[in-house]
Amino acid sequence: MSETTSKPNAKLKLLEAALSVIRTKGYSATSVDELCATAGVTKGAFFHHFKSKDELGVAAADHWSETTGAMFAKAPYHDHADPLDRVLAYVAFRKARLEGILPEFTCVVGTMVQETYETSPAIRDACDRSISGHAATLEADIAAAMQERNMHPADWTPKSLALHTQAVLQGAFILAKAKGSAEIAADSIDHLTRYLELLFSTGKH
Amino acid sequence: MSETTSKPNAKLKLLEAALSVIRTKGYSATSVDELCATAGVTKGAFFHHFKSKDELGVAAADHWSETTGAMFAKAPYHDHADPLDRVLAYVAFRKARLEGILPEFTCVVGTMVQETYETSPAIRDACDRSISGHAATLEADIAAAMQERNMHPADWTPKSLALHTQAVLQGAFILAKAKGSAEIAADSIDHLTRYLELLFSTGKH
DNA sequence: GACAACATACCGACTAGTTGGTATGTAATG
DNA sequence: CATTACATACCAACTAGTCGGTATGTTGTC
Repeated sequence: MSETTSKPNAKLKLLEAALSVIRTKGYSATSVDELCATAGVTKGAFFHHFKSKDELGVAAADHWSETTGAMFAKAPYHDHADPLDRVLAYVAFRKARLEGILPEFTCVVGTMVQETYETSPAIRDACDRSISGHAATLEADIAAAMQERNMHPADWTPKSLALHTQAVLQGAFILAKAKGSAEIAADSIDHLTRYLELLFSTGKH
Repeated sequence: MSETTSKPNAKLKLLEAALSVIRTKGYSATSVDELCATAGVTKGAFFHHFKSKDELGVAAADHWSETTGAMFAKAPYHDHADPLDRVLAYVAFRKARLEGILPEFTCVVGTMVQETYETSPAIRDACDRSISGHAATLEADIAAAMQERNMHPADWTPKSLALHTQAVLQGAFILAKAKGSAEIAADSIDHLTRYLELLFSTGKH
């Protein structure tokens, strides 16, 4: 509570700084010095908490998983009684978050993995964990919606559909960055919603 | 103002090197020295042809547009008589290209724009030109397919659907990089095909 | 409860190497 | 002879990472 008796918050400040800086300029272009300056800590603190820049990359991805995971867990889209409604509400929730400036709603791990998938297996794995873990939270609802409609598709699974939603979101972010506007991302998310509605309306009746 | 003269050997070699190196490690992590080494030229040659690294980034994106543009223009998916078949064949063509190692089939401009959209407007614009220009080649076929079926949707356009296909592809690349395998990208492209089929099978009501 | 022994959190100057970029040269071509 | 197309040498700024040091706990012993 006092300013001098600081809890071990340098690590947290560095992780928060990492998320915000990496989201705007990418992982490689983010220097340790800039991270320290943004977090308001020194280099000594940085290398006390992280053995290397790559280790911070992994920790940042994990931190991202935790904070966004908690955020999505608390989100209201889970409240719908029907599982398909929950999935559609999730997508609508993602669309609604496309407000404010670009770096604030895009995905850190999607950005990071593009730069590190060949050069840092540890970071790549952490990004995969984050994306796949988040996608997994949709699987149960998708499976339930399929079961309700007695759907047994031969060519796709709840998992592949859950991952597809993430692919659309990640792709929408890229287009939004290229165009400098979230509008196109919203359109793409609308197409995803339309796909889900069509897919689940073809049921057996 | 034509540049197809003499033997711009070093310039072309640098552009080819840029595409291959940037695709694997990203734009920021790619140094001018490494580019020169890969291309087999010296730094003098680099800065003779490009005023800065950023200018090479723009030129690389443009070069990417040209080479892939020519490649897609010649591809056999245009041969189908029905416009919807052409669109579906395009998507199938993209899926078929998911062979070999990851850096060989992913998209340079999708990678580059994530790192530069906030720091280099010129590169971002070049990437946007590349993606949007490629998407535009699909618009006519989509529009024709819609007209054949007398479709007049209130909430989407040929353009937004064309861009959506690109979003799915870009997102599929990200997932493939995260997972270290193209399998998931193929699944996502299958979902895109399914969407197109459902969308155009609903015809008029 | 006094005090030593140790641990954690952090500081910031320093280094060895890399970065994008420049200045100046030369060999070929037209 | 002028322009183009490179090559070589070099630099100031920046890079990730190191290292000796300090301030503040925490824990065990008597």
